[in-house]
Amino acid sequence: MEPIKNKPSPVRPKTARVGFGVALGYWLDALNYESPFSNYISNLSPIKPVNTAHVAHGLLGINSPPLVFKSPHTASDRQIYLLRRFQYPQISGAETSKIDDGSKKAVDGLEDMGKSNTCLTSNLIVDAQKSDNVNNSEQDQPGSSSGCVDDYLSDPVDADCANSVNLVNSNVKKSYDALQASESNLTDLKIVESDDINDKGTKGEVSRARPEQDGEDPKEQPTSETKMEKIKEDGSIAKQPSHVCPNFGSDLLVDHASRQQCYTSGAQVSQLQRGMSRRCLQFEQAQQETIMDGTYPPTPAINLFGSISPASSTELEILDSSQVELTISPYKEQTMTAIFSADISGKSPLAVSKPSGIGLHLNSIVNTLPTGSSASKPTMSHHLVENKISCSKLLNLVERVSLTAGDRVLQTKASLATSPATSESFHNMEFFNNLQPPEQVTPHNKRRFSSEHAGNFEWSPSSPKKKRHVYYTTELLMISRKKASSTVGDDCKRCNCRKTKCLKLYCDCFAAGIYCAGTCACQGCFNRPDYDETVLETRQQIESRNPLAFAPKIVQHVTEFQAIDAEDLGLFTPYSRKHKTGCNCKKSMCVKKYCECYQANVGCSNACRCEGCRNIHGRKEEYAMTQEIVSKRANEENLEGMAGEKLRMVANNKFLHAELYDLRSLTPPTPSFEYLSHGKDTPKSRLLPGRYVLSSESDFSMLPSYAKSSSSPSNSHGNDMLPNTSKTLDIAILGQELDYNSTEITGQFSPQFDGLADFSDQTPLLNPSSIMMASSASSKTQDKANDSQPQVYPGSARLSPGSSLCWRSSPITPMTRLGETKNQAQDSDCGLCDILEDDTPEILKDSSVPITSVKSSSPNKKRVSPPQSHTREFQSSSSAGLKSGRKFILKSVPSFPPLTPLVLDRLHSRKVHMQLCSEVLVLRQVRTRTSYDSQLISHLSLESGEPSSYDTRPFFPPELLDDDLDLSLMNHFGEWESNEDCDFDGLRLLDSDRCLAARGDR
DNA sequence: GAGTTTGAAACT
DNA sequence: CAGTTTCAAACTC
Ligand SMILES: [Zn+2]
Ligand SMILES: [Zn+2]
Ligand SMILES: [Zn+2]
Ligand SMILES: [Zn+2]
Ligand SMILES: [Zn+2]
Ligand SMILES: [Zn+2]
Repeated sequence: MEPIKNKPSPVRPKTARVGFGVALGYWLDALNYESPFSNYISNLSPIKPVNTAHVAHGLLGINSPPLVFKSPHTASDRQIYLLRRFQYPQISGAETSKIDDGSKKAVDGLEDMGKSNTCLTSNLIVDAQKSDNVNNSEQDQPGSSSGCVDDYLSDPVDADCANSVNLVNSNVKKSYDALQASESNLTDLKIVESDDINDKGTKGEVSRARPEQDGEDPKEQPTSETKMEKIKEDGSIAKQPSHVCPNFGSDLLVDHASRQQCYTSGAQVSQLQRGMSRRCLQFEQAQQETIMDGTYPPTPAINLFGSISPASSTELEILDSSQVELTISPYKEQTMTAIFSADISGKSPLAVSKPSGIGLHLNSIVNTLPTGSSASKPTMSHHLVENKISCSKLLNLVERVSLTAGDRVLQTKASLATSPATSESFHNMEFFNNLQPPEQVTPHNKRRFSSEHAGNFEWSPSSPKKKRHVYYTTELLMISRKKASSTVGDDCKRCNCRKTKCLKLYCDCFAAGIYCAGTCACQGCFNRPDYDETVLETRQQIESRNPLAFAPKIVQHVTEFQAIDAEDLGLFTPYSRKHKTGCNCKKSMCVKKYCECYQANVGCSNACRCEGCRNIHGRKEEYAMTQEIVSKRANEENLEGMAGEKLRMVANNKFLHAELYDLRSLTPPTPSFEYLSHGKDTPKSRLLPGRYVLSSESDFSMLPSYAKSSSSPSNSHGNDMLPNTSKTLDIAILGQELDYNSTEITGQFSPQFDGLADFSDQTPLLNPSSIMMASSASSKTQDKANDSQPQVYPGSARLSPGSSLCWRSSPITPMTRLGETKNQAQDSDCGLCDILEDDTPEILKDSSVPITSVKSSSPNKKRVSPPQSHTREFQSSSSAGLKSGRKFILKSVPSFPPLTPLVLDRLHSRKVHMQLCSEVLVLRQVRTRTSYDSQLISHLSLESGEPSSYDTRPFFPPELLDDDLDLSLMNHFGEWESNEDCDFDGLRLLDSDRCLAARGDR
């Protein structure tokens, strides 16, 4: 060990705690057209910083609103409800929360749902319970009225926004609780876990209550801070509690965890503004499970992640996909999270829906992005958090959240860290050395589903104790088909680090921005909530070196002109996702998971330096061709919609490139399809965890401001990304990669969400960020509860803030790809397909639209709902088929925090960009699929900066601005991932050959 | 489960 | 930035 060191004590106890909750966001896809919104729920974030000073810090200090990306999830309506309820309550909240009511409600809803629902419900219930407990101890969550739910439902978005993160968090918690409860019902174990999580999550107080986790030491769990302190004192860290396996634990769990942990810093901060983003990556699964898709296409899966919400005023985020997933089981109904689905997908039919199958790994990981920013500039920095949810197998999702705000706490530290020296110091091994990790335990935690019966779907994992259970259940349900879930257990696991203490990027958990959970088999792990400080510091150091280190690796890339035209935007749809930095495979021919491209289910691109590429998702050579085609089409198709104009505007401004992160991975509705298709899960690919989520570029852009000051690294990434032609957009995809099982996201993000907005109607969409947040929040809780869910680091959140902003922006949903459409039919998998089918272009347009709208309108929080009309128009114009339902909602992101001065300047210069940035547009598309009942919703959110918001956010560094504009778009495809391949292929190839081929391969 | 292979991350 | 080492996952058996 050599830890890094220098840094002072690694271990600090976390202070925090914060309780933030995490916000949960979800997207619901709507299965039904009808409820578009429902789908999405944002998450919650907790935030409330209640307690701690931290919060204050965070808030104050950082302003930047973090963006969080969240992955939208799709959830069934019911699920959504539940979630909302939960959230709302909190929101309304007060703090106290009576979760009970909410929980009950939730529960009820769940029951309604049906088996699948049951699972979810159970989970929810559980959560509620926990919450109760928590409440006692924690109160962060306000528990506001339970009743809230209804309200929430009604206006999710608004409320969310208004309320601010905190509310969200509370909601989340509730939901979380509920989930747990539900789990309990379903599975005994789960409950326990969840409890643990909650405990943990909730600030330390709670933790006690919680049972111990399997592996972990209960002792340690105690509140973070205290623990941390103790540890430090002891000198030995040894105690670190293990975390539980995060498994994917349900998202909810995750959220909780996140919240809790969130970190503290995050929480606190988060509330302020963090944004989180999440992603889910499906990678592999999709492929495998394609079959699944067929079966259930409709399902639910929808996921969506989407999200990102920028949060405008509040950012929030949302939830994790995971949660969503859980909830959902039923297909049609909206599933909460796509992510889960993914996991599940593999197995159960239900799963199918979700994406779980999708190849996603549900694990969502949260990453913070941050780029350097976070540390140094809290404000600016964004972190993305990724959550990995899938438990085992299921899917991996990665989520990242970018938090902006959160970091304040971090900042503080950051200051330390920030200083170059510090960072360096970090490097020092000393630091590491100093850290003495406790032993972790845990490995076994993995859950298995041993049995799961199906009864309802359910499976309970054999060992339910862990948090994940919940997750499992859901998954199980979903997955049931899949093999037994037994495998799942595996998923649960996340890392097996022996020498890095889980503080280097070698660790998937760390890389994904999530805390290790019980499922991890790591040794000497410091990547736990208890050591949050250490984690954050380390992150900062790493970011200082490479701002993009935690940025999503998978991004969508849009060519310039595509971008330019609004339509193009839509067009870009065809966005091709690609690995930001490309792979460097020499021997695997990109046909094995050794290849990150392959693992992420993306084809190789011009960025790849692979030799003998045979990537089934698209060979490197193909990539170029595809792009050309796409571009052509785009041009042809360009519509002039508002979006187009806006885009143009942007372009003019210099919007050369933007990277968008896909939310899909997280959970886009469409994606759900993918999930289905992929069905399998892929559990885990290695992760590409968080990184993937965001495209670095965007991140950069975002970050830069933060980081920028500190360093310019961001630029680089931008460069990398963009390089292509002059202008490209890359979108980070949230969902991608991480498969982690359910990881929990650390709370880091916590932050806030902005509103969750629903996509549907009024609400805008969730911001991914919000989602992320939620997820993160959940994650924390999870941790506490169990490990299952990944917790996001609070700090990370911080980091991201700046970047996060970017992320938030986009959710695009569906990107359509030309090819995809074709394939889609075939592939149920591809979420996109749906959209694509009809008209990809249109979709694109839509997406574009939102953007435009964004600009125009609302700067901050406000959502711009306007879109509808526009969107509608587009839709109509665009696609006949798909469009049916799409709605676009724009949301503006609030700028929570003040932006850094720099930012502002920049902003001014590029109002356009800024606007875009600041505002988040959300598009939802609701569609009916031909085959599927489900609706797809696509969100597109852009963050724009309004002035105010700008302030908060980081934006692009001037430099970047000039040349490039980064937009982060989140797609909520959630499930895409698995399908993605196909989709992408299709898009790229136009030919669809790939898709076919891919399928065949699979 | 042990051992090998692999390519990213870390380090020089 | 290139070259080397380290690392943990992916893969193989
Ligand atoms: Zn690890
Ligand atoms: Zn781990
Ligand atoms: Zn670990
Ligand atoms: Zn490769
Ligand atoms: Zn590649
Ligand atoms: Zn390749």
